[in-house]
Amino acid sequence: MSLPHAILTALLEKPSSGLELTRRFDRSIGYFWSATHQQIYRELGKLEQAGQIRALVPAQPARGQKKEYEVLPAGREALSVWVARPEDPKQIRDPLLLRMRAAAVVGAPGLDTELRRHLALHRRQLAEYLAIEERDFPPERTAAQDRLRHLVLRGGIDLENFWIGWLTRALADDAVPEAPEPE
Amino acid sequence: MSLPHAILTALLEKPSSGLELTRRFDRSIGYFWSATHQQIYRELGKLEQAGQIRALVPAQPARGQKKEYEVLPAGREALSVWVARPEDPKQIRDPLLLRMRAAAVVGAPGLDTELRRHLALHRRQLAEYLAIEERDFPPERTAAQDRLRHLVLRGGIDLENFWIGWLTRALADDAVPEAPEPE
DNA sequence: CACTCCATGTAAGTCGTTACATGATTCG
DNA sequence: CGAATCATGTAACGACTTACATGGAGTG
Repeated sequence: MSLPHAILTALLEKPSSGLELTRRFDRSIGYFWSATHQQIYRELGKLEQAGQIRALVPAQPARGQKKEYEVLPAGREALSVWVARPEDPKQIRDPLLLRMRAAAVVGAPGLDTELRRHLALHRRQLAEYLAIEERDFPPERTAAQDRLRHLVLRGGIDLENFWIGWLTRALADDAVPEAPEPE
Repeated sequence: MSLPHAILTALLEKPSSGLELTRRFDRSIGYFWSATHQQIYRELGKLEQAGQIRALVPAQPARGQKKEYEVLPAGREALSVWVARPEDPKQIRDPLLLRMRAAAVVGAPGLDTELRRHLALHRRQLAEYLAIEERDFPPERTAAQDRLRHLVLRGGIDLENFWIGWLTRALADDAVPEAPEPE
């Protein structure tokens, strides 16, 4: 039930077309809620049907025509309700942790290589977040909105730091079977 | 594509019936890959069809009859292949972070209460993990299997610590609205 | 024998992924 | 005008969720 609310949030921040939304989901919003353009178009259709958003430039129902959406009062209301509703944290579901557990049973030559690869990916992601932080959240600005968005970004940063720490430790612990040396 | 491999791992650790698997997915395995009993029964059917597991006590195809499954060589092989295959980390997808972002747009009276609730839940989960660590991983035992499984548990522990740290900071930062905000 | 719990399963619907289709626009 | 790119959309499938159905076994 999160995708429609992610879209409403994005549209409130800035009215957009489907493709623009897709692009934004590849950047800021997508850093904590990803979605493909097919999901987005389908959901836009549902939200329009439900009277929570509406398309500007309504005249042309043509196929390749750009359609910009904006949020209606009903949509803003629905989003407010969702934000206020308690929701328990989801169970963890991580394929890498699962693979380690499986490796404890069937063995895993080369798993250390995979861990190093993940470590590099997380370091890159962390660097990207830190660059965004430096660009968007200089120390002096402290509007409430900014602080909330900064907190969300800090969440991403902390998560990457968790992975980097855990992977580093895993590799140092020497518990992970090593890959055969390449020639 | 992770669920069948989670089941194979669980069955290799100990042959079980569907309901026993469900229970184990509520405990150890489920700490990093959760699944409902419907998912598990369906997947058990597929795995049996595919010749990767087989049911013991085969005579009775009765409905309420307990069926114990064990992994066949083909299943073990399939699991080994999966463990060795590279797979990129998934994008973050967290409803709480999304709600915070939405709160930056529509406001969120009482969000701090929700954060405190999450904080308590994560502290409880952490305590549970630490109890398991103390019970299952005393300092002296260092078999390779144990170290891998310990690493996985450390992953869970570190993740809970991430949430506790982030939530604590969020509450301390005073960026989270405690009362309705005008727009 | 009614009740409860154990155990397996069906059904329906939503969400997410992958592949592909089609019209509109721009630019050499 | 031909090709690339922009933009929206269809189709199909698999994963996940929720609600419910059915049979078996033990117990008062």
